Amino acid sequence: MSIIETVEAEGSEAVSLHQRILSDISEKILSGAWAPGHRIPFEHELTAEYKCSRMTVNKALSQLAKAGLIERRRRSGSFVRRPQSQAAVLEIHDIRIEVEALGLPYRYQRLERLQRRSSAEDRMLLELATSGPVLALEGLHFAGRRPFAHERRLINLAAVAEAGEEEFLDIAAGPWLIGRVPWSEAEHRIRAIAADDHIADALDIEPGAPCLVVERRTWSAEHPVTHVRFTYPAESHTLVARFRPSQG
Amino acid sequence: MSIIETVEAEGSEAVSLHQRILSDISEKILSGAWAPGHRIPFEHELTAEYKCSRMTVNKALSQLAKAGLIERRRRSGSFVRRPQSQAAVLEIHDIRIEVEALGLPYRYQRLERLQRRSSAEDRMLLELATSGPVLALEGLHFAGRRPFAHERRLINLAAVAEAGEEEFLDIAAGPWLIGRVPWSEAEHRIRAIAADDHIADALDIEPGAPCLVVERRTWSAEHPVTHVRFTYPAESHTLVARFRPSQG
DNA sequence: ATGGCTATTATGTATATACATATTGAGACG
DNA sequence: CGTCTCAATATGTATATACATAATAGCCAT
Repeated sequence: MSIIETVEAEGSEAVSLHQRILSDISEKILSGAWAPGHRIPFEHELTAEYKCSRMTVNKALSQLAKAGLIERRRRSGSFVRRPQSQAAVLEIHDIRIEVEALGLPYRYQRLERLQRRSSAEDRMLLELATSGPVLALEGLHFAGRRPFAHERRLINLAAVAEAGEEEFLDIAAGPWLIGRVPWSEAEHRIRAIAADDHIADALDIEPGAPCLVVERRTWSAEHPVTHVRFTYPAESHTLVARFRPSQG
Repeated sequence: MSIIETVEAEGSEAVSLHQRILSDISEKILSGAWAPGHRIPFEHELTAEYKCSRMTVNKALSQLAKAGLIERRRRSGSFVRRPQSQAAVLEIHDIRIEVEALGLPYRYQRLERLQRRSSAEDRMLLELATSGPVLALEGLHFAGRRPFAHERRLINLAAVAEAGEEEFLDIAAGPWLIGRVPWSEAEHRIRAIAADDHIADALDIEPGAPCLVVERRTWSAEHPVTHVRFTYPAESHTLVARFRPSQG
């Protein structure tokens, strides 16, 4: 009897063998058919099963290993890993996109613009070692007539000198920076706060009302570029993060 | 002359060629040396530069393409992509781990446990099509003597029948579920709320105080498994998400 | 028994090769 | 002048092969 009959599963539209091996195995793991700790077949066994070379199998398994689904041990084989910590991919979009996705007209309005030597607080926010020129901005993002988010931003002018010439009157610094400065790393901090008087006034909500705060620090090739703090009124905003075990 | 001189660059600790190509190119892109739109050298050029086979170069470039740093076009070459939307990886740990990382003793305490047929609300939360048995749990996570987080959970007993036999008196359902049920997909929603009387009472904070809410829905092989809502007092909790352009 | 040596085994990395496929550019032709 | 065809080109996928490396199992000598 033939071990495999290359069954052309209905609906299979010319996926590569490599993809097929990958999804077959992911499926077995995620469905629970192969529990954590289970030893998955050796490369040479899969080679026989899929009638392909070891390189092809190896590529698929290496990918699964990098994705964290399996763990490979020399001489012993490959094993299904137990889920570690929940890792979710959080997409943080441009606020304009978010607002327009709601079908509302978007507008940005600058509240303040200040160029100065970095204060101690600035340096802490930017994780800057030495003092230097920074640009401090404050502005509001509107969805229709209502304030959608408040933005408070610091830009390290040592890293982005051209920003010093920009007014940022009705364009937000975010989109301006993207495309101009390649960013290599970013850190987000997400938390809840009670609106202080200043924020409450800007967002037209009650002082003390809960707000979602997203802070982002961005580096480009080791240099701090910008620190920004978005404050959203609680009702207006939910962040959605999805986890789907990576595979191909 | 020798075709290859295996130059052991100082500080290079036996990384594979593949890794070296990968990090070289990432570095060029992330430092801005190669701006978005820039055409990176053809495979055969890199082959010459690194004195290696096309397969090795190809593997590295394919990986960069999957990571989203470059875009590959047949006949035209490979190009640096412009940054799309900010995607951050959010790690959501077990609460016990978080608490213990703070150096505080951890404790879980059940507040309520109720087994019932799913209500309309339950079905909405679980995204369940048909009615069936569910387990509703409510509990508190303590850091030392202070409440650290409030948990409200629904478990779909059709998917995890054994959960019906568990009391969950002093162990949280999260760790119990992990390891028992392989989960293939999860969705997180993060937002800020004002504490209602019930939450305020449980967490020992003022009604109306801002809280961070993390909701998670989990599926295993298409079947809804559980929906959980964690509520953290604002002071106690900040989510940190990091983006680092994936590479090897 | 205990320690150390060796052969075996599975994975890790790289090569040369082959053919498929999408896209483009140039030249032929109406 | 448009468009049609064909060859050239860069990437996509797969193969067979080779040698390196890490871990283990078994054996042997002390």
